[in-house]
Amino acid sequence: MSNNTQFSIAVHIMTGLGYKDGADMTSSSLARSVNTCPSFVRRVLSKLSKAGLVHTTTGKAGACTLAKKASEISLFDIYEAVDAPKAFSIHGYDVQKPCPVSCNIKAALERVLEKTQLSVEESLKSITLEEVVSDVKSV
Amino acid sequence: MSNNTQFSIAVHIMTGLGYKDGADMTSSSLARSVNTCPSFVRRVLSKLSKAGLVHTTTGKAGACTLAKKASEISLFDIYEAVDAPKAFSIHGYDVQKPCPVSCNIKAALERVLEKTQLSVEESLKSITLEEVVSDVKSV
DNA sequence: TTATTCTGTTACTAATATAGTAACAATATG
DNA sequence: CATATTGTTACTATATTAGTAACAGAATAA
Repeated sequence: MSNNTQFSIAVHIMTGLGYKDGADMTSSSLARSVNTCPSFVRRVLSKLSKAGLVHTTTGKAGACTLAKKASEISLFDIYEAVDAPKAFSIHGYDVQKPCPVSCNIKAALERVLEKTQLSVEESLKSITLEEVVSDVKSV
Repeated sequence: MSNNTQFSIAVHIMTGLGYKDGADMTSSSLARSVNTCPSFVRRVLSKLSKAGLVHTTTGKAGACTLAKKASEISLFDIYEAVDAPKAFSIHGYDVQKPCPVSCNIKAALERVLEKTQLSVEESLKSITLEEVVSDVKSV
């Protein structure tokens, strides 16, 4: 498996919750859909819950539902909630003092990659969970 | 160090080559700037060379230079050359047959994330190596 | 020709990040 | 009180990435 999959797992979970709108889902049933263990799903659910995207209840009849309408949740909300990594990150090598490139490259990269990161975020903001749910239902 | 740094290392190397326009640089001098070993730099240089972005010569006086003007190289060219990972990748869990979400989520994610990937690529295409070099020089 | 010094490549090790699992306290239900 | 859930922690396994060393092939210069 490659990198950054936590985001796609979170979208999978949210789509599962949105698919049966309002129906209670447990970490076990979601884990069956994703094909992983309930514990792993709960770790993701916990983040989504803290971000106010899902509502969870503990106890015997504990379950999860979407905290908002799928049309009011963007993929950017999910992206932020799970704290997924940036599109690009800058290398962490120490600066080599006498070299002007070494001294300035990180700041230059930051300025430039900020644009790219913003374009990613704009793109994610423009896609709602509802779109993904409908797409899954339409097949 | 986090993920995706290979791209930033490649940009660092290319900026080093562009900084002293036309001057010969070796993998050793570039490695000193980045702060890593020459072997690692050569691996990246090799990819950049195959992509036609740098020109290398072997032998005793071997060295590297940019193969084009910095103004004719975009960060997207570098991104492609080093085969950096996509902005988002989709999880690789097996499909759980009876679950419609599990069966369709990957295709839905692909359709949706293609938009995001394109916006990243457009953004990288709009930034030239020359801009990064000037930024480094201007400090 | 011979020694030198580069690149290009391979093979390997170390470090890091991520996924996967198990366990259990806290909680709510019936 | 027995049960079934979340939330969290601690830990292990796996995959990815960085780092290093070694060496063949190539070009230069003595």
